[in-house]
Amino acid sequence: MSTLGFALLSLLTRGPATGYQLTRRMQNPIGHFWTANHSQIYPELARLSELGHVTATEGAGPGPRAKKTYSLTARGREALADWLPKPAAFQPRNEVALKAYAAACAADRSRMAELYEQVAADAAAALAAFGEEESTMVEHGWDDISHPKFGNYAVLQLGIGSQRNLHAWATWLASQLRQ
Amino acid sequence: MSTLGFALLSLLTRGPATGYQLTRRMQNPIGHFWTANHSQIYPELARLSELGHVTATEGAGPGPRAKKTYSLTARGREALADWLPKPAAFQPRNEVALKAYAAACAADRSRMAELYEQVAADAAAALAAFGEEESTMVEHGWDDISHPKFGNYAVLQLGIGSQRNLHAWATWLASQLRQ
DNA sequence: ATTTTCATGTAATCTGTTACATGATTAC
DNA sequence: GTAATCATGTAACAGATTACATGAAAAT
Repeated sequence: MSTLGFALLSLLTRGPATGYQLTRRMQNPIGHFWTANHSQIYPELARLSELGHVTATEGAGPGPRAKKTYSLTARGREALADWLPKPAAFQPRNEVALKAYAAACAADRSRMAELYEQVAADAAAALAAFGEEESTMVEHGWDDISHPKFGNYAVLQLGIGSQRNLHAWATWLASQLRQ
Repeated sequence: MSTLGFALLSLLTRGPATGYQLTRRMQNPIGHFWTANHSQIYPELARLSELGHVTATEGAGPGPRAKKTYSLTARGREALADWLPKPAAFQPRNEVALKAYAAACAADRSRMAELYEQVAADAAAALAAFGEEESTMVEHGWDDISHPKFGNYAVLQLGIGSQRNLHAWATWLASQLRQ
């Protein structure tokens, strides 16, 4: 079982969905911390189905193929419960940080400053969007641990913190590069 | 050219090195944001060499094969300078965040709390180590933008911010899960 | 009329991890 | 003597991206 498999099981705790819907559902809010394309999701759902972690109910689709709605099975829930408390692997891939390593010895420092000013601007935009999402979530009571969508709120909180940190750092780095 | 190729060019701005040394050099500080094994690094160095971005000087090695010391060429420096200011791709892979999405609906919340308490403890340990590294860097003047190792300092700063954010978030999440 | 959304799949390619394979020197 | 460090490679596998392929319904 790959991490993607568990990601899909996690998404299915929010209710049954088609592969297409899971592709959308993954974008917000966990898309800030995990992504997958439909080309990766469809074969993985087939594997989960073979393992008995999900079941599919077929119906008429809009295109040439049948539409399959997947649901979590008891076995799937068990597999997820087993995986969740295990220590998580950390696989860092952050190009923005990587570029900072060589930024100061770059030929054109002012262009590097522009890059980090853009990073800061993007972070500010993300924070504005997150702030609105947060308000909506609080209104709906998702900030309560007993609400089934508390996880969405928790992930958003990490996103807010990460973007705030990124904003401060990129602003600092850009100002250093402007000197 | 893959991101790894540019990562290796970035590492070589600190001076010539063997594949083995690059494997070590990558661990600190950029290992917090980008990693690669030697099995990935050796073939990539061969590719960079074919492209003329690096040159290798061979010498007697400790094992059965010759030891190759790689240096950045003018073309390599150009390729790096070209890549650096371009907007960076963001490929998120964060299992800790992913697990939070399903944490609240997990069967055993107190085990999930333990997971995030451990995350917080690890972050605290990382922060302690980073603090010492930061002091050493400041003593050596790496916090000055004109120092060739300013990039190491900049990456460490992002690391400190990230761990601080992770610590605060994991502590909060654990306390929520304990309720 | 054209684009977007819904909906599912496969193929080719690229990237990354784990395991296999060798062997000298240095530290404990 | 045993383990760690230095040093370089390949092979097999797993994971992820991009491109190819089809087609209805709804929105612009």
